[in-house]
Amino acid sequence: MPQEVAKSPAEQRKIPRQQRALATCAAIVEAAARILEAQGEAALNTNRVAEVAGVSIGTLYQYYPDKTAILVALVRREREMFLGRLQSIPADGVDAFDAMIAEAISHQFARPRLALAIERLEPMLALDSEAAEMAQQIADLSAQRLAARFGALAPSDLVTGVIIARSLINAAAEGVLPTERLTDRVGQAVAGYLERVGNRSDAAGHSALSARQS
Amino acid sequence: MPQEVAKSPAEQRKIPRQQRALATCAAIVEAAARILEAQGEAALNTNRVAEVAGVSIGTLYQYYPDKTAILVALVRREREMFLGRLQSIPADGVDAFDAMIAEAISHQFARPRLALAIERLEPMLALDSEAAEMAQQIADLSAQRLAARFGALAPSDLVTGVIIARSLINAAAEGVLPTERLTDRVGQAVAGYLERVGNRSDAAGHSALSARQS
DNA sequence: CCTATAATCGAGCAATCACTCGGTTTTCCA
DNA sequence: TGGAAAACCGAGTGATTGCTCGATTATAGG
Repeated sequence: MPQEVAKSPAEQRKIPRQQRALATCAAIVEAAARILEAQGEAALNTNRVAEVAGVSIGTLYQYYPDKTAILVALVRREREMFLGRLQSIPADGVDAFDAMIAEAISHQFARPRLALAIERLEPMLALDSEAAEMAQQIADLSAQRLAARFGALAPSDLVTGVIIARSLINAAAEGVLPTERLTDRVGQAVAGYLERVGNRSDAAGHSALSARQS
Repeated sequence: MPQEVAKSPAEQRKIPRQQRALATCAAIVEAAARILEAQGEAALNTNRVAEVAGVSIGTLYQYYPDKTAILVALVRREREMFLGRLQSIPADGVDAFDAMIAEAISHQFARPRLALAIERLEPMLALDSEAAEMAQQIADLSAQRLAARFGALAPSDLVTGVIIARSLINAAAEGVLPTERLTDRVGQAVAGYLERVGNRSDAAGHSALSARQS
């Protein structure tokens, strides 16, 4: 007896059991991605997704209970890809920090418009528990690498470093900042902050000049 | 003979000539702001805006030709307010830099959810030429104060400083970063980057210790 | 081959929403 | 005070769109 129940009650309607069904699901998600890239969020409706995917609207709703489920699946697909790449970076290399920045840049610039659109969509998506867990993993990994490079720091300072990196990479993807030497720019910005807060002698130093560089 | 033509053909439909009409226009914009704050972008429709504003839908369309015109007016209102505050900061004070950061924080935290919603809406708004000019003024002013504090720098480095500041303030408004000592955090981050790139001896120096402050 | 099940199909429904239009009320001022 | 212009009103319309459902086609296993 085949079980009708998907992982989450409102996430996947029917589990695909044949190859072509799996391909259909992938095509639907990719169609959503392509529409977001080409026409933006406003043009993303389910009829159009089905059309671009080359399936009927009925087929689409066999696998995704509603429009947002498609987007959740897309977010998960992208996050999975990014997390996989991050994890493949050796943790103990001397420049694991730079490698991580480079990886983030490479991910963002692979499909810049898609990455930007997803980032805009995310907050109003009520993400999957699985997707949320991946976000946590990404955050933890980033914090680890930052701590390995800059020493023990307050969690909020680590978060600050990640935010600085993300905002600069995004700005470059939007064309607000030049792409040349972007890795360097991001590295300088993150290091500029973390070395500063790492080096100040406990209580609110004004200008610490001592450097603790490798 | 009253002229029917507004400033821009598709921006303002009819010019309000009486006090109550002006109040109506303001109420409509404020209603949009309140809906954005309370229910978010998805709940923002023209019927609801009219209802919250306490006017009929017909009245709304007397002054705003379409939905986006309301948002454009809202963006302009907020930008105007912010720019006015920025300009009121004395340029020659020793801590004009800190004052500017404090002002940006104060603006963002006055109505955090609104500020966030507007920032999300802006990119797909095809802004008014007037609003665009104000954005330019804000950018120029920020760059001036940054240059006054950190010396002559490449334009892209000044932009980087502004982006760092904005992203950290946004993160705090979203609750991702603590609000305590936020001015300090932002100042450290911006200074961390700008002093770094300002001090390296022209061509990609590794560790420059000389400081050119004040 | 035959049949149960998986997969696909697409016309159409119901709800939402941006926007119009003909008419009424309010304000101004000569 | 009268009348013209300005302001306001809200039921209704047309288009979009998320989603359903009954029917058809493809696949797998016995």
